Amino acid sequence: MKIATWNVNSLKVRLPHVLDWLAAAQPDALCLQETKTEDGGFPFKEIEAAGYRAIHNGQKTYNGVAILARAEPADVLRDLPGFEDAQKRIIAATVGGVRLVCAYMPNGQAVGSDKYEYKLKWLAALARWLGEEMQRHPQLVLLGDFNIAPEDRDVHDPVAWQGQILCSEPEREAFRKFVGMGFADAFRLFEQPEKSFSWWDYRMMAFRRNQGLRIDHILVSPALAAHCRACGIDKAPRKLERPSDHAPVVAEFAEFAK
DNA sequence: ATGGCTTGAGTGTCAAGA
Repeated sequence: MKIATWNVNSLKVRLPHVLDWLAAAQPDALCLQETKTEDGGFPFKEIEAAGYRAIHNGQKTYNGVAILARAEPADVLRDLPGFEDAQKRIIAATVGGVRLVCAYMPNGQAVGSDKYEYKLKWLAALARWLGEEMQRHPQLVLLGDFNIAPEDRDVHDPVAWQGQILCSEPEREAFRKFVGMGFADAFRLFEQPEKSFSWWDYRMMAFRRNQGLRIDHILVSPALAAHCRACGIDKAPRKLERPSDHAPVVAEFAEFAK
């Protein structure tokens, strides 16, 4: 089983890249963030023609998350239970016996801002609910745009970014809380190249200079970590014309009893 | 130098991203 996450920064603009990537990578499921559209603007027809079912939790202009899957997504959940939130950042479903939680975590804008406080509250609410979700679904994956670079090695310039948004200690603590619940960072289960990143700023030729951050993650529950066979970042779509500023992150699992 | 691109909304130019 192959699953992936990709912040596409507008699905309307990026649909050709997404369809090409589905055809090339052949994932069983692809989780998208920042679709930036309501259901009316969502390309259900094109995605179905590519052989995938799609579920969407949409919003105009900002946010919006979707799961595309070969199999019909079951037990679909939209939004985080127990947390009042107008922003569409969560969609979850069971695909092939695996529970997928697709998340577009808040950016936070600047440490100490109102949006930063919202981010920390949002992360705490997610952790609270995930504890229950892991009891219900031992084969659980939390994947998406975390907007957190968990360690200094996930940052091109750790000195410049120290204490800044995406790297601040409370954000990293929130990431470690997921790990403390038993989740493993699938990417770090395997040997990886140094300076591996999943996002690069559009400005300053940041991609060409590999000035990025690793903020998109696939976290797997203990029951799934045992079956994880590979995890990597596919930089190819970031090299295309009019790319998303994020690259897909992909994890593969050995087949196991459902 | 708090900028530099990109997107959406919308027709001015700004908010937001990370």
